[in-house]
Amino acid sequence: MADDGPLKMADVARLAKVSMSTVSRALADNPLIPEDRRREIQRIAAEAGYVINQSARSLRMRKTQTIGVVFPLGHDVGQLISDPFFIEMFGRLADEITTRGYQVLLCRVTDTSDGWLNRIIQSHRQDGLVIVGQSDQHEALNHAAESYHPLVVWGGHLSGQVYCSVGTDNIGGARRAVDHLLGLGRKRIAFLGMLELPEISLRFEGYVRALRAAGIEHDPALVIPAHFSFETAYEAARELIESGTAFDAIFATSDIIALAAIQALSAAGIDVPGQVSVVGFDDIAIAAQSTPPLTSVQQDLAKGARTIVDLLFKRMAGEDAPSATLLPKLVVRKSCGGATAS
Amino acid sequence: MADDGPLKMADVARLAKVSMSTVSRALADNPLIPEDRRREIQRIAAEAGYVINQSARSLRMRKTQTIGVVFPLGHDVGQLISDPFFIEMFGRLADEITTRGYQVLLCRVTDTSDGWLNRIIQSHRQDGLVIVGQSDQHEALNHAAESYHPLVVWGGHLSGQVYCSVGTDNIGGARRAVDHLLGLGRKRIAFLGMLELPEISLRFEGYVRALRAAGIEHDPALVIPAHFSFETAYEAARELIESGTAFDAIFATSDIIALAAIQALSAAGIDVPGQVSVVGFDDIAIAAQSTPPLTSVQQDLAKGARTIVDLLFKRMAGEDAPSATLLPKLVVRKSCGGATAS
DNA sequence: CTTGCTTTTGCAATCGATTGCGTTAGCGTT
DNA sequence: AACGCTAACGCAATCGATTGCAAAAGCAAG
Repeated sequence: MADDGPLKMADVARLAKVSMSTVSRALADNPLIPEDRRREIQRIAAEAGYVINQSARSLRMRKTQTIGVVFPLGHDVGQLISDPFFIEMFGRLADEITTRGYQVLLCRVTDTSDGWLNRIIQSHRQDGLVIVGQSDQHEALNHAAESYHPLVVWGGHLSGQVYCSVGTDNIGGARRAVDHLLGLGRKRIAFLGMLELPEISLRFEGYVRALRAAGIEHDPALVIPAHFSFETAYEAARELIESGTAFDAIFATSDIIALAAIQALSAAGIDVPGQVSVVGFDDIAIAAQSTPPLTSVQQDLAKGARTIVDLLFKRMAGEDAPSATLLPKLVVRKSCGGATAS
Repeated sequence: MADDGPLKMADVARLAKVSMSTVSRALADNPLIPEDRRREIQRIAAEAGYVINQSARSLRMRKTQTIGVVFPLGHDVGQLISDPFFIEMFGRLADEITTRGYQVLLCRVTDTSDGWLNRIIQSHRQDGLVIVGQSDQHEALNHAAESYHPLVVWGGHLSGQVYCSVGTDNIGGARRAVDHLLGLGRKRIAFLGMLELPEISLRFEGYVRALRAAGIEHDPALVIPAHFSFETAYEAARELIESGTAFDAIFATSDIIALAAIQALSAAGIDVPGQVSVVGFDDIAIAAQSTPPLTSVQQDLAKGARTIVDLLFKRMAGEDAPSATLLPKLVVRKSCGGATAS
């Protein structure tokens, strides 16, 4: 059984009475070594409990068998755990990556000072990078993508974008949600979200287009800045209610915001969906469980993660992979008063 | 601005007209180099966009500034994302670890064949290891802990345990839950969970003790094996119901199982909490949102994660840190019919 | 027994940093 | 001017693997 004191390849070489070169090749299943000897050496190494030192291997090979997953938190500093959406995305990505035999390195970026992305890239800790959410770092991403290829971003597709991105059709998703509300006869639809974030501003675009198609010009008083955390969203909703501005529906740009809004509404004695319809975005797990169950624009994260990782591996192999857009689906539940599915 | 072509330390040395040794020391803030020169060199390096190659650094220093977080999935193979509890724990751990300036490496172990833990340890990819859940690997953990110190396990504290663990007082938590049910007048309390897992078997112990203290001997027909996934738990609950065995309460060993049971009960037209009281374990986020809101044994994951990482860093520093137990709290909600808090 | 191939094997350079130890520079004393 | 001492700095070895290249071994044919 495994001795203590970490063995090195040289030790295995001694045990097997061959040179290190031979051990290295045997463990790598290099056909230069005849098959029976290869297996013999592998057996000896395994029995001795030998494991290749990855630091040394990475240095020499210039690769790490690791994918970095980055959450830029330029806006909402604080914790990773805050957003169930991110969490689920991370889980899916981890599945896809480990399935391909790579490790997952979590990079939480809190300091988005100049060059943060370059600092990650040049650290050579990973062979490829997935960035979850553009945050407000569109420029930095564009810059990095020029010289660093194995990089895929989850987020909206923006004009003049160099980097490869995968994301939901935000405009279409928002449009579908707002169209649904309009179809229910709602006319004063509030928009809750942070316009500074690219994905959200695309959703705003869809919101405006849907209204315009219905002959309604959007009312700036109904556009409310709301962060992703439950508490701040609750506050934003409360202020909207207390402002006295009339509204009969809310299009929230995330489910957390929608849930907070519902809570604020019922705290104010306003019935959902009786008086106000609410639609969220993401369709996270809780959405179906809340009271009333939340209508939401569903993003297919399993497919999204698979696509991201597929594209990333293509890029790592030197191929040039284009951005991709996923089609969102409106999942209708009780929170907006409608009955059947989309 | 940053040139392309990854610079090496030698390049920076040339730029600064000093030796590599000096650059290395300057970047490490070594007081051997006078402060003004140190800052000068740091400035030059930053302006050139130089970043230390971590592979090389790790090899030489024999440390990686990385903590590995491992999820042994010996039992329920499949995906990481399945269990909200694991997910939340991971988020908390990641927070604690990154706050201390370390990276987080996710190790999903699917192949628990002989020596899996040794393979991770000897790969030298990380400076310390957090294992989330003992799964059925108690022996392997004990064995590894003998020679590898920077290792902390989330899970139950078992007899004859060598490794350092942090976990809830499972016996006490279960006891409190079952006591509560007994206090409500329930007598036929079913137990849902996988006894093969150490933590669960401890909860079973608490269940038995609570019953015994009330003068009840536990009925094996009420002890139902149930996995962690919603589907299998639902199936298990359904079978219990259809078996015709009489019961008036369920103690589920996880919230997912509890939620599945509630759903199975209401599908069978059984009222919760009218006819059957249900208590879960973990108090995950959804617990408060479900209908009816779920009574559950709360584990303080934030504190748990902090404790784990504290102990791990102590052990990494060579100190000997003992195992720790957290006190669980029963959060009473509508699913068991009780009204006020514990 | 050579010669000419192919198959195996090993030497030694390499990846890019860190650091022990020895050397040089700088300064104050006598 | 010589000496002693400390502060700065650089040489070269080192971490533990991989791999190009050349040498050795094996084998068949002449």
